[in-house]
Amino acid sequence: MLIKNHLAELVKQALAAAQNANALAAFPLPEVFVERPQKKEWGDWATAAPLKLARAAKRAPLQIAQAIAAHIPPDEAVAQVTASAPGFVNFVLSDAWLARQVETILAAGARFGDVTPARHLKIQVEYVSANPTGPLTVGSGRNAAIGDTLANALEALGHTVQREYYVNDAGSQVRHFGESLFARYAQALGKDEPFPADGYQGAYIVAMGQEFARQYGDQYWRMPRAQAIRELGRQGIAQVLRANAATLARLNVRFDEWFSERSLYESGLFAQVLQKLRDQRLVIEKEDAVWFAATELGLAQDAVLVRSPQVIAEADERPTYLASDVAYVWNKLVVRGFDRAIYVWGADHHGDVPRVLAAARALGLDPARVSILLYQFVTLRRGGQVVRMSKRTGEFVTLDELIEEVGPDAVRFMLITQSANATIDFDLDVAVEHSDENPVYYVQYAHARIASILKHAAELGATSAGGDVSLLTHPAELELIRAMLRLPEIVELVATKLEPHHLPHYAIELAGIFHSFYKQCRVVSSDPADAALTRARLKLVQAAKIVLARTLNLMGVRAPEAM
RNA sequence: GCGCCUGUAGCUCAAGUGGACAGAGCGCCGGACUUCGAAUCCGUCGGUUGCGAGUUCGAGUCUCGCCAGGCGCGCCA
Repeated sequence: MLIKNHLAELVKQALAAAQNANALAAFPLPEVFVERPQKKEWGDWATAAPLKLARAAKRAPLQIAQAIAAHIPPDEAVAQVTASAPGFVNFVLSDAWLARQVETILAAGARFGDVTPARHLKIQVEYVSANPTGPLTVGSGRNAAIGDTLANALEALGHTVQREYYVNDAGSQVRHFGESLFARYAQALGKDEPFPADGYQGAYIVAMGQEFARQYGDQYWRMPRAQAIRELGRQGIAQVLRANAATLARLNVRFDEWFSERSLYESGLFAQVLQKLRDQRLVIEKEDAVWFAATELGLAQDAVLVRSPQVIAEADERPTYLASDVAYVWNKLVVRGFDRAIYVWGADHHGDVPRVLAAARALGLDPARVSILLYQFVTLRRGGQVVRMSKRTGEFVTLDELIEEVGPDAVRFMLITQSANATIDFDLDVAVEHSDENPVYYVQYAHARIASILKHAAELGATSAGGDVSLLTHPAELELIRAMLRLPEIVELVATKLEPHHLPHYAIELAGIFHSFYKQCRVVSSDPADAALTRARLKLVQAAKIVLARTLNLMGVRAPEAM
């Protein structure tokens, strides 16, 4: 159990005890929250419960605080409880208890940081899901870093997590891409084939066209045009997906499932779901198209599910993205039975959120099971100039290039350091020049430093065996232990609020506290009189190594032994 | 015009549910290596939380109105 929950429990017990002793009037016990005070002088933990209870208890907050403090039961973890104005109860943790937590961390090992959830859930996190029509952009990198870190945190919280990439391989997507690829392929064969006006301009398509021409000769040129476009499109998409999977793997991002949008139609699922909406009288046929009657559910306008034949002739290209989304949410929550579906979307899709949630509700699904996490855009600067990015025009810095320039660990770290709600304005020149000052190296350095200490100790024959952690009483040692104990809280915070940015901030803080400890406390001493303390401190730094490594791993960042 | 996000130290950003004197890093300036990694540490300076009202014991946080920036608002994907 997290110490903060334990303390909250003590506060509740104290409230009840104070009421029994007639020190407080009877009132229903509220939910009690314990929080970290901003200043060290206010102890390790504090609760503002007295301030909130003043009205119900009809007493001055400070008096309530005093009553609570007087009735807190004795506890091995708590050294001191005080009431302070205007109405806080402050807790100071026991040094001995803190020191003992080093053993707890060592015993937990690589699993330290795990938290037992209130309820075990089967959760799907769907992320990246970039159109398979070209290389991944830096924006997709942000999506990947956010989604993967969230998935890691949810797993640490004990949930069963499935990581999914939704492949937009349906409809006119494949044709558009195929037409561009076909043109480049034909041109590579020396044919006079015009490039489509709205085609994908990137140089990568030219290269792919040349590769197909080299590999298959004029095989596709001789078959019926529409068939060639379709087949080239599908092959090209498969190829792009393989390349993108490799890019993501460089960032330590891997998926359990690459889910095909097309399969939603081929399995007949969309037809079934459309019928369910019809049964709810939420489907309207007008202007030759099929509409979702979103206005019936309070939205501003209706939305097309299936386009009219006048707009697009081919039947399999007529369903819209919304059509897929509606079938997909049903697939997630009903067909595959996930308790919760988490989507990570770029902010440009925020207008789609209400429609998907409305559709889920219309299908009788609890919209609380769906979380759509939006992240703002990444803008890149080079030489002070904003690098404009568009997959259509083929002008962009690819995620691969960014990884090449900055390094995978720094990329992952920097893409989750800021809250998803904030745009990232990233200057490539600065990142490359100051890469040594990148916070990720600060954190990794702490880990490598510990590895080096342990190596040094091993060379001298010093071990932690039989180390007595009760010798850990130096303020810097206790500060380090306090910091390590925060990891489970951070995991819980990240996973419940879907805010991965707390993790890198915590990592920086933990590393800083370790570095400070290192400066103040020598771990491996050559003085035989210090042998016992050396053993205890070796335990402490082993624990610190475990916590740093886990923190980095949760972010998909390596924890190097040397650097 | 409407909707969503953002505005906090010179710069980049934090700040669980409304809590105590709003915190870090970078940069600037000044210190610290004859035993474990100086990619480090210690210290100084730095604020009308975009502006103005409101709600209440208390607001960076909630409400309303302005200002500025980003993103949306198609039978596009």
